[in-house]
Amino acid sequence: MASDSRPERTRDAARTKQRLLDAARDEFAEYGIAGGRVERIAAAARCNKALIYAYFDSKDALFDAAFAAHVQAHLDRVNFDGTDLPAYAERLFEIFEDDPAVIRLASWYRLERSNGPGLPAVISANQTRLEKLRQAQSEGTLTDRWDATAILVLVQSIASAWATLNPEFSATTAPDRPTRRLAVIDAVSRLIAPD
Amino acid sequence: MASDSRPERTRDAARTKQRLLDAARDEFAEYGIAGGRVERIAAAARCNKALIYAYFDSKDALFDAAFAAHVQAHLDRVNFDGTDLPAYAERLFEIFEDDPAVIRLASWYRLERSNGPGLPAVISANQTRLEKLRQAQSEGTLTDRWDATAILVLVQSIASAWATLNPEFSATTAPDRPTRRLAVIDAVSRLIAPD
DNA sequence: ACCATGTCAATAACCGGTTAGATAGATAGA
DNA sequence: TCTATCTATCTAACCGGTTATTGACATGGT
Repeated sequence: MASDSRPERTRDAARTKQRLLDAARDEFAEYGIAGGRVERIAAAARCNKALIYAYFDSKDALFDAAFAAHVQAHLDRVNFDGTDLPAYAERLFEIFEDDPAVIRLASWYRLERSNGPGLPAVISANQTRLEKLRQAQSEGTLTDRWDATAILVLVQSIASAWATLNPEFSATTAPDRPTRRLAVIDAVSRLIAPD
Repeated sequence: MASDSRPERTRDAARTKQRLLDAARDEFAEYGIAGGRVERIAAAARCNKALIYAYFDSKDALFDAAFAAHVQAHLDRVNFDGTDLPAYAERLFEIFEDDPAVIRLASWYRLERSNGPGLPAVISANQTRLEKLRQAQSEGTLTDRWDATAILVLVQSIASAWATLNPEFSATTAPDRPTRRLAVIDAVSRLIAPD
């Protein structure tokens, strides 16, 4: 959001593009693609609406660019480790808690862009993870009561459990963050614990 | 969708209202609130757009009505059982697999209607479930390593794990439905298994 | 001067919501 | 039974505001 700190009066396309990406991320995280307004994005980026169509081709393309950039940033951070899934789940949990926008963006993406080829970065990241899990299984350091895909899906689902709560749950008293984190770590540990 | 099977030429407000609710459910499940078009809903219900505003007040209210009706139907079906959580998760899983619209509607609801009071039916259903879980815990028939809220959240998250996959996962070969169901049941069983 | 960078203003389409009126069926009086 | 009346149900046409998108123009840097 606040990616430019200096007065920076000079024209700088790269910087402007980044401001647009940041503004688009916030706008789309809040309202989704259909609900997001390019007018608001341009205003938040302190530039003209037409620039969006100069730098990106369309509203959809802008969403894709913003989403890809955001996902890439987090992909670098999670640092998947097939030999320590509880720690992986914990890092995922921390990301979702620190940055609620990422789960909302991913949800919008799933709902509004379910067609399309999918992000290459995510696809290759998934494949790498599945390979690591299968290797750990063949080495005997990871349970093979489920196949690798199921394990990855279950772990990620548990890690994001608290981030995808129904609005109805907020009313009830939810545990505090340390308790939630522990629940995630424990759940994954039990899931993959050897018999 | 096909709730009226007979020619049914006569005017029937209840039936028309139901057609609108069904059409709204399909439209909103596909496109969400912001992306849903009342024109399409009216066309699918074979009636005029203005009728929507006669029977319901607004697009948002129509979504709420359609969502509440759909949720209520499934609430009656799940039949929560605090003493057999794997079976509960299995029933949830079957619902999500049989009717993908329910998970999409719930996602839209969470994203686009996160404010608002929440559905009373869901709130009271949650409270009832939490009470049942707490009672099972106090009776010693359910683990108390987590509090009831965490257990419910984790179980529901696991049950919906396969229904909330990223589009990128569809590319990879996902297990078949019986395998997915077993993974859900086993995961919940392990989660709540006594030490 | 020249090009990248950015602004301005217009436009065509669209969308949620409204209004006045038509039509079918029920009701009641004779 | 026949018909005038009434009401719920439904429709066609329209409106004001909003939206994404574009082409012509300005400006700054080098």
